[in-house]
Amino acid sequence: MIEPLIDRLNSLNPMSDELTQRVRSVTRVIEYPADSYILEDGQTCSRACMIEKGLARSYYINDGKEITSRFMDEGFIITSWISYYTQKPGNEFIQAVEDCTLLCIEYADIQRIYKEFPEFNIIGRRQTEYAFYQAELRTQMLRKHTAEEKYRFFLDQHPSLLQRISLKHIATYLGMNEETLSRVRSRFHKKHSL
Amino acid sequence: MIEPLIDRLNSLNPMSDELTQRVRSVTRVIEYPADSYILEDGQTCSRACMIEKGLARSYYINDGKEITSRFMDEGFIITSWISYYTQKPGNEFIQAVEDCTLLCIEYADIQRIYKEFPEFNIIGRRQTEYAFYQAELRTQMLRKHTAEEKYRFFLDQHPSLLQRISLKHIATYLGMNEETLSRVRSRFHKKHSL
DNA sequence: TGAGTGTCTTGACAAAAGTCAAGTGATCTT
DNA sequence: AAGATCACTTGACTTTTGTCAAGACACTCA
Repeated sequence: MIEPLIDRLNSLNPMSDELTQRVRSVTRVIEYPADSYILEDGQTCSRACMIEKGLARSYYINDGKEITSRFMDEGFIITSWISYYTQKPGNEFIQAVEDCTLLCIEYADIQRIYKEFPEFNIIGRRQTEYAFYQAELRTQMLRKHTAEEKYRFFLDQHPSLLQRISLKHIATYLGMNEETLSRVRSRFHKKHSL
Repeated sequence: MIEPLIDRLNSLNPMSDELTQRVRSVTRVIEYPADSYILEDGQTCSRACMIEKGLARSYYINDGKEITSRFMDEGFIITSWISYYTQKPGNEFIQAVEDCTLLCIEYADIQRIYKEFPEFNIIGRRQTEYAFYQAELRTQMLRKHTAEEKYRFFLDQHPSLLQRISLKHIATYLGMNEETLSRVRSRFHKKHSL
């Protein structure tokens, strides 16, 4: 069951049997039903979890409105990055959009493994680099000027997510309101069906 | 002269004398006059450089228009992240805004040191985490809804940069045009001088 | 089954930002 | 010193997006 996580870590840098065993020993499988919270506002993000199955989103509240910061599906590492790295309470919620099965390791365990197995830092570094890379792609979307460009960028990046997420959540992710997204989408699909 | 870089790396994780010596041996001081290019579109970012003195900005071209992705001043690490991590040609320009003195290490040297000194990966990981954290702050700015909110966020984050960067570049960074920024700023300062 | 709820759409209008154009003042150039 | 250029501002107008309101449709659940 926790093989997907082991495979993922191995792909970042091959692990010795000893290290693999150590990682296995601290990994726990946790299930979250749809709509439940994996992390809440004000909590410190004390673990890193890989999504084995399901879909989640992170968001925060600004002026009373939800702003979705990202969507995470199978294979992604769920963490509220700022809170995780600083180990201070964050302002992000992470909510299961569908039923989720997560493979989780506690922050304290990860730190211990960094010390016991210095080469595990290679994996930590590469994972951070990858997460950063993903974040930069999301940021490029936000820098698009028009609502249609943002929508197209999202389509390109996450074609499969469109069916799994409500329009409302996609809209707060793209930085526009629901009505605008609805209009953009209908215009867009008219254009492309001609 | 290269002490600021050594100090910075030590602050991320203390380095042994041997490691410090190794880092010194591969660090080069490079100067760039104002307006010159530190990296150009289509090149692969093959080094990481810390700004010892000066100010630079990175930008890319979208639909013929410059979009400034970030400003970097003293103490910052200059790299075109995506190109650096993937070691593939990127689409970013990095330009000196003022005369710059950089402390540079080649990508290949960094990789060698990662292998020779596994604990150097701790520094690499933490630096990446920090750069990621900075990037998330920039992204929060882009998620602000109105031009005024973006401007205020920029003021809070980089109060000292306002005097050093032209309005035009700040505008492309904030995702609005020059005229809008000019108006926002004049409205804002009228409000706050009453 | 029928009231309630959530999701998405559409319309009319308001607000915000973009575009185009012109103008000022400062600096640079030859 | 005249001309050119650059950085910034301001005005008039257009386009885009947001807001408010209403309606269609599917789904839940008591």
